[in-house]
Parts: sequence; C-alpha cells; structure tokens
Amino acid sequence: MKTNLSIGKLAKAADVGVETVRYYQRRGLLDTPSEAGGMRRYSDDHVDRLRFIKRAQTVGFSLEEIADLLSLNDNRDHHVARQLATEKIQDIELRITRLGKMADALRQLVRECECGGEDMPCPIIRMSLE
Amino acid sequence: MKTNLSIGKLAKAADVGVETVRYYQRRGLLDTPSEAGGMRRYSDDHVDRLRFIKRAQTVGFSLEEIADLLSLNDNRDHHVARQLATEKIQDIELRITRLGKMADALRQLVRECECGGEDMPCPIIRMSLE
DNA sequence: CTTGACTCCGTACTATGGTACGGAGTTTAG
DNA sequence: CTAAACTCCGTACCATAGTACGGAGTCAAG
Repeated sequence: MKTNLSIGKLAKAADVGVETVRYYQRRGLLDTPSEAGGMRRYSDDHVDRLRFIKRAQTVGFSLEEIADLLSLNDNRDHHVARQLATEKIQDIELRITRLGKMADALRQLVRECECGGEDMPCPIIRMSLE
Repeated sequence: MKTNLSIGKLAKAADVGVETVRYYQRRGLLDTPSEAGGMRRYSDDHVDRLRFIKRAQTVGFSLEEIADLLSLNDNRDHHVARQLATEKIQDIELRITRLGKMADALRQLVRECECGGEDMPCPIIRMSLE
C-alpha cells in the first residue's frame, strides 16, 4: 500500500483538483489526516475513496447520498448498514432499469436510421419508462 | 391524446413546478406554445418530455446532455443523430456497469452483515470499478 | 359579474458542487 | 542554499438547476 502522498499527488492520482479534495474534507466525505510536520500525508485508500466519489457522481448520486454510501463502508453498526444498503440497492436497480431503457431506445433509433427511415420522429421519449 | 393543459396542469401531471417548466423553456428543452388568447396550452407530449427530463436527471445526465438526447428525437438529420446516439449508448452502458458494480458491492455487504461478521470494514469502495 | 385562482414575464434569490485567489509557511530539485 | 513549487487556510467567486416574488392581466365557479 503506497502512502505518504501529498495532497497534490493525491489529487492528481484521483484526477480531481486539490481544492476539490479540501472541499470533500470540509463536507466530511474524506478524512483529514493530522499534519506530520507542516504537511498532511495521504494513502491509496484516499485515492480509492476519491475515485469512488467521482464514479458515484457520474451515475447521479449527490454528495449527500455518497456520504451515506461511504458510511455503509465505515459503519460498524451492521444492522443500520444492512437497512441502508438494501434501500440503496433498490435505488440503484431502478436507475439501471431506466438507463437500460434509454439505451434500448437509442439502439432502436440507430436501427431506424440504418434502415433509412426518414422524417419519422425517433422515439426516445415515448419509451415505456419504468 | 389529451391536450389543452394549462401550465399548472402540465406541471402537476409531470410532477414538477410551474417555474421549472418555464426554466426548461428558457433552456430550450421544451417548446413554448404560442398563446391562444392570453394563455399557452400544452399536450401529453409535453408531459412525456418533462418526465423524460426528470428520469434522465436521476441517472446523472445534466440538462445540457439531456438537450442532446432530446435533439436526437427531434433531429431530422439522421446521420448526425446516429452518431450522437452511438456515443450516448456507450456512455449509458458505462454508467450501467458502474451501477451494477455498486449494487454488487452493496449485496456483498448485506451478505456479510447477515453472516454476522463484525468489525470488518465492508468493502463498497474497493470494488474493481469500471 | 365579481372574486379567487391561475397565467405571464421579469428579476432576484437559493442550494449544490465546486474553482480561484492570496498570503504565509514548507519542501525539494538543482 | 536558494528559488520554484507546493502546502495550509480562509474567503470569495462561479456554473448549474432551480425556487420565490411581484405586478399586471385572464379565467372560471358561484
């Protein structure tokens, strides 16, 4: 496990800005290691955590929801964690379903284009959603 | 096809605020019907479009990206539409993969909780993402 | 035919998720 | 050992996606 990253190295490794790291610390999403003589030092775990946050964002979770997800990982109270996790699984499955339908609609659109069908409005919106 | 909705009825049907409808109009996501004597009238198509926007947002698309998606539907230039659609399909598939992995990790977490394993940090973050 | 709800439009404010800036101290490469 | 690059922290600013407000006009139920 590589450790001893400066905040700059951490940010680069996770492909975020230094200011973003600090912002997440302020929001409580990332812990702030104690200063070992002037500068704080970070580890691979911090990199993973940052990457997780970024990925979760791209699939539509807010920082608050992400904090929930992260708390599952951190939480020693497994009863609460299980409850929360179960809710989040439902939520994620719904999102997957929606995305799947969007992709289907787009594939349909592409097929129609290939068949050269002109002037018909392509039906992305009118898909039987949810 | 039900038509002749007032903006208030439209908003209620799509479960958004009236101001949100106007905002989407300003952003060009929804057309603004011409006033038929003082008030604008909306149809079911507008309801569908609003619902589509909302769903797309919950799975992580910005209004700008949603405008792209909607333009696919509206676009008569099928060559461009096909190109754009293909890109979006890739994008959506990536999101689905990520969500699937998150769900897997959460299911794993739930299993561990059920087995009563205590004190081990549950591995949501350290999943082989992407 | 009035009165309360609704519409129109413009402008202003809000919350979220950052990004930029600046001054003082620290570290590290040459 | 010095100069550039980096760190720390606070505060200010920014974009996105709305939400609220207010005045003037419109519509519809009693």
